[in-house]
Amino acid sequence: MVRQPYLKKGSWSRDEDQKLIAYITRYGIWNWNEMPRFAGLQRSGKSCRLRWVNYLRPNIRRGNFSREEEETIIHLQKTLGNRWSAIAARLPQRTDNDIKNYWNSRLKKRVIVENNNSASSPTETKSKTKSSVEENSSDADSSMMLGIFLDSDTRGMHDFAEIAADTTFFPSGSDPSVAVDDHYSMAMDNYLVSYWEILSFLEQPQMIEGLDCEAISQNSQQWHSHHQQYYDPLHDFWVNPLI
DNA sequence: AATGCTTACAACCGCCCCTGT
DNA sequence: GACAGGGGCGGTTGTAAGCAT
Repeated sequence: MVRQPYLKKGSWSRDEDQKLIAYITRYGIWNWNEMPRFAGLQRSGKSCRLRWVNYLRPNIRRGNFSREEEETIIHLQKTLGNRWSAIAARLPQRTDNDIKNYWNSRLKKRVIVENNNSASSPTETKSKTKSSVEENSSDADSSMMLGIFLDSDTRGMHDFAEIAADTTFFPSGSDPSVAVDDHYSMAMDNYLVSYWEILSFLEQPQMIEGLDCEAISQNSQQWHSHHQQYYDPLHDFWVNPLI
């Protein structure tokens, strides 16, 4: 096995996000450890998986935890403990990492304060923490950016492809104030990724010795047949030369 | 305005579990 | 049953942004 000469760490750039999205949108997820190479990313498989699962995948909600969600988290944490994935399973569109962070940064303190107050003065449960809904209004921007995901689970990859082409979807390392005028150039960036991806396709698994190319191909085809209805016609540009 | 402190959250690390051989 | 590899999970860290002094 050839060791990666260099694996990047730290924050993901918009370009990396686009590459990962473009790759997964096109080929699906078949092996996190191998994918980064084919996707043109100098990242570990784990890093890619984390980025995708916690941030890039469609239909995730971030920020703006509702009061109901807060109560659910508190209740589930009480009953299940720090089993964030189990808790996340009961909160649609929320990631375990997001819930964990929210718990550690806000809810844990709130619960402690509430417990203390209920032991002494039950009337001051709010303490210094503002209503979380009110407090979270500062997250409005990010929730607006991601709110496009909120409507339903059924929108799937079709919208996702559009969102992937929407520069406002890249809060990490991007400028939230990116002007609408920039969308054209950003869209062109996406085309560049597409072009790059086609080049990259030539390096796909069938070229690699020792990999089960047929299985990968089948996997990819299954994924495609499952998701095909979601593709934006825009991406017809990516016609798979193997099909 | 400069500095230090706090908060929020993205990302990494290490461990564990599951699956295939 | 033993082993290896991949993926998932929870704890922790790094750091940017916001706030207070």
